Amino acid sequence: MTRKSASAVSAPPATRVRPRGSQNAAGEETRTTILDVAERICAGEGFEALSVRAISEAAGVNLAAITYHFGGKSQLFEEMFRRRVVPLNDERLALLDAALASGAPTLEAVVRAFVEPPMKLTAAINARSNNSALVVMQFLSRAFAMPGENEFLQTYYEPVRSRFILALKHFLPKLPLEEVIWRYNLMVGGIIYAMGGWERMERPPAAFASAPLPHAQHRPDDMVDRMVRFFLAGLLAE
Amino acid sequence: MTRKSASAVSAPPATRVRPRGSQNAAGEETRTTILDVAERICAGEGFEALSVRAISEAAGVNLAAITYHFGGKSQLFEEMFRRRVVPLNDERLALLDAALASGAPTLEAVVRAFVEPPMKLTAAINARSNNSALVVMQFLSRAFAMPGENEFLQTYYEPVRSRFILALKHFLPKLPLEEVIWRYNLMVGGIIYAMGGWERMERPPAAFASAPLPHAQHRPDDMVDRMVRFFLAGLLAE
DNA sequence: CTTAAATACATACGTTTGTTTAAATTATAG
DNA sequence: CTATAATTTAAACAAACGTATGTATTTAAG
Repeated sequence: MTRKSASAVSAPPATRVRPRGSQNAAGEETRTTILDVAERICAGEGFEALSVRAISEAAGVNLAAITYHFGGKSQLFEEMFRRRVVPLNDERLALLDAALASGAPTLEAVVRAFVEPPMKLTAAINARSNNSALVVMQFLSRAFAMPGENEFLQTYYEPVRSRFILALKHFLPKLPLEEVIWRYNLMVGGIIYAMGGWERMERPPAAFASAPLPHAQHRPDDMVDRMVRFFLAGLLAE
Repeated sequence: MTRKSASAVSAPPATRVRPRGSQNAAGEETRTTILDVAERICAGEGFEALSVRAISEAAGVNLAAITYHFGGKSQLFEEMFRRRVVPLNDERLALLDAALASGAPTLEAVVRAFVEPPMKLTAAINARSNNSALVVMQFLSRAFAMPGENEFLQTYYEPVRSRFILALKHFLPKLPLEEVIWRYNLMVGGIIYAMGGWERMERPPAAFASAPLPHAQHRPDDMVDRMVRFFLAGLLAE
C-alpha cells in the first residue's frame, strides 16, 4: 500500500525515496506553498473542501506533489497541524516558565501564558487571509473530537496540559484536582471556540438590530485581557 | 437534478413524492432507525464516516432509503441536527422563562437554564451508546464553524442566543454589552467542549500516572453544578 | 378481494476521491 | 561537463461516493 510498507517488505528496483524534509530549495518552497494554500482553503471553504485536487490546483502544483512531498493526504494534515501547534505549545510553556520563575508568580500570569499564544496566532492568520481563521479551530476541534485516543494530541498537547493543570492546582490548593481539571478544560473550550472566529464573539443579539455596535478595533490584546479576566474569575470561584 | 426541481419544471409521469414526514408506521420506524444509527456512527467513528452506504448498511435498510426518506444526504444531516437542537433550545427557553418569572430571579438560574439542557442531553446520549457522545459536539462545532452565515443557526439558535445575552446583560448592568457577548460566547465554547466527551474533562495529568483518580460517578448534576460555578464567577468578574 | 399509494429493494450511472506509475525535467555534486 | 539525485509532470487506476431508476413488496382503503 504505502511506500513505507513496500520498502519494508522488499525494495528491488530503484524505489523512490520520500523526503522527510526537502533537499532542494525548490522542493522546500513547494512544500510550504502546499501547506499555506491548504490552510487558506480550510479557512475559506471548510475542512471538507480539502481534497488533494483542490489543494494542488489552487497551489499551482502537480496533483502528485502532495503524495510526493508528504506521503499522502493524511500526512499532509498532520504536517498542517504540527506546523501550527508545536510553536504554539512551545510558546505557552516558555511563558509559563517565565511566569513561574518571576519573583511573585500569579495565577493570572499562568492563565495569560495559556491564553495569549493561541489568540496571537489566530490574529496572525486572520490578518493573512482576511477570512476568519477557522483553520486552527477546525484542526483543533477535529483533533480534540477524534474518537479514541489520538496519539497526536498525546504527543504534542499532553505535556502542555499536564504542566498547566499542575500550575493551576498550585495556585488553587484548596480546590480538588478533579475540579481543577474541569475548570482547565472549560477554559480550553472557550479558547478553541474563540479561535474559531472573532466576529461571532462580538455579534450583537438580533434584538439589537439597529446599532451594529461600534465594532471595536479587534485588538488582540483586548481580547486576551477579556478572556483572562473571565477565566481567572472562573478558576477562583467558590 | 433533484426531484424537487424536476417536479417544479414538469411532472409528466407518475413522479415519486418525497414524504415530509412518513405516512406509514413502518416508514416512520425506518426514518427513526436511520437517524439513530447515523448518530451512533458519528459518535463512534467521527463525522466523515457518515456515508449513505455506511449508514444504510449499519441500519439494515436499503441504500436508497436515505434519499427516499430525507431527500438526500445533506437533508438527513439537517434532520439529525434539528431533532436534537430544537428540543434542547426549547428547554433552554422554558427554563429561562421560569427563572425570570420566579419571585427572585438570579443570574445563577439564568446560567443554569443555559447549561443544564445540553448536559442532560449529552448524558442521555452517552448512556445510550456507551461511546462518548461526540455527536452533538460534532454537529454543533461543524455548524458553528461553517464558513459564511449559516441559515440553520440563524433560525434555530439565534433566538436562544439573543434572549440569553439580554438576560445576562440585565443582571450585569455595569458591564458593556460587548463584554457580555464575549463572556456569553466563552461560556458557549466551554459547554460545547464539555459536550464532546466527559472522560477528557476528568483525565488526570500524565504526571499523576499512578492514581487514575477515584473516577467520580459522572453524575450529570455534579457536572452542571461545576460548570455553573465556573461560568457564574466568570460572568461576574471585575 | 381489489386497488392505489407508500415503502423497500437491487442495480446501475456518473463523479470524485486518493494514490500510483513511468517518463520528463530540474537541480546538485564530482 | 557529466552523472546522479531530486523534483515535476501527465496519465491512469481502483475504490467510494451520492443519486437516480425500475420494479417488487407491503400497507391501507374501498
